[in-house]
Amino acid sequence: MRSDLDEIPEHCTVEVAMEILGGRWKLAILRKLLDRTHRFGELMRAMHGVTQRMLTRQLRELEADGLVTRTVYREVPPKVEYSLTEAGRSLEKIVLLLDEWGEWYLDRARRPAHDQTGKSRG
Amino acid sequence: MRSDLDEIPEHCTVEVAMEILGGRWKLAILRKLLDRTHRFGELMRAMHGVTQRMLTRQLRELEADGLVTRTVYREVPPKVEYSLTEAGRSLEKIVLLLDEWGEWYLDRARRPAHDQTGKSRG
DNA sequence: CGGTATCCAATGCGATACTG
DNA sequence: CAGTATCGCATTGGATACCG
Repeated sequence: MRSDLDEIPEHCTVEVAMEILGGRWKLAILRKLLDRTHRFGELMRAMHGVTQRMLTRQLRELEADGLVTRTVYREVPPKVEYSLTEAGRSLEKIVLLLDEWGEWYLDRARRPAHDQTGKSRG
Repeated sequence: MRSDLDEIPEHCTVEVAMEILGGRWKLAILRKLLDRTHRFGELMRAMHGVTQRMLTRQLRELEADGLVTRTVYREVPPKVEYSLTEAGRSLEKIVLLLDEWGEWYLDRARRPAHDQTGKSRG
C-alpha cells in the first residue's frame, strides 16, 4: 500500500500525504505526540476507543514511515515510549490546522445553518 | 459514517477532519477545485486512475459535507460543474500545506537516507 | 505493561456494463 | 457527457484470547 509511492505522479502529492496520514488514529496520535513523548498505555487511554491491536498497527506504520520513534526500555514492567521524529514534527502546523478546522467544522455543523454561507474565522 | 460527528469527543477534532477528508481522492479533488471550477470530465482526466464511480461518490460526499457545490446545466450534451463552497475554500491553506509536505516527503524518501532520522523505505 | 495471533465484519475501492 | 447498477476483491478495523 505504501510501497508504491514512487509511482504517484507529481500532480497529486496531497495523496502521498494521505497515504501516510490516512489511518483512522494516525492524526490523533501525532497530535498527542506533538505535546510530548508518550508511553503506549498513555496513548491507549488518551484515544478512548482504540484497541491495542489498532494502536499498535498505526504506531508501527507511523514508525515505518519515519514519523515516529519507538523506544523500548528493557525493564520490569516493560516500558515503551513513542516520540516524533524530525519528519513527524514537520507536520506540526498541518496537524494543528486540521485540528482547528475540525473544531470549526463541528461547531458550524451544529449551528442552525442560518449563516453558513459566510464563514467567520480567520 | 459521517452521521455521528456529534459523538466525537472534543479531544480529537483532527479525526473529524479526517472523517471528511479521508477518502482516497478527496484532497486531490479539493486541490484541483482550488484553482478553478471544473467539469466532471476534467476532474476525471486530471486525476488519472480514478473511476467514474469513485469520482462520483467522492464528489457526492464532499457535496453532502458542504465543501463542494454541484451545478447541473440541462443542455445537450450534459454539463456538470463542481466548485468549492466557502467551507471548502477554508481548507485552502491545509490542502496546500499537505501538498507541499507530500512533495517534501517524497523527495526526502527518494534520497540516499544519509541524514534521515527515520528509516528509509527503499 | 505492551504487545501478538486469530477470527470476523464493514466498507473502500475497482472493473465492467448500461443509460438519459 | 455524466452519470447509475451490479459484482467482487482487498483493506481497514474491531473483539477476543494469549504471551514475554
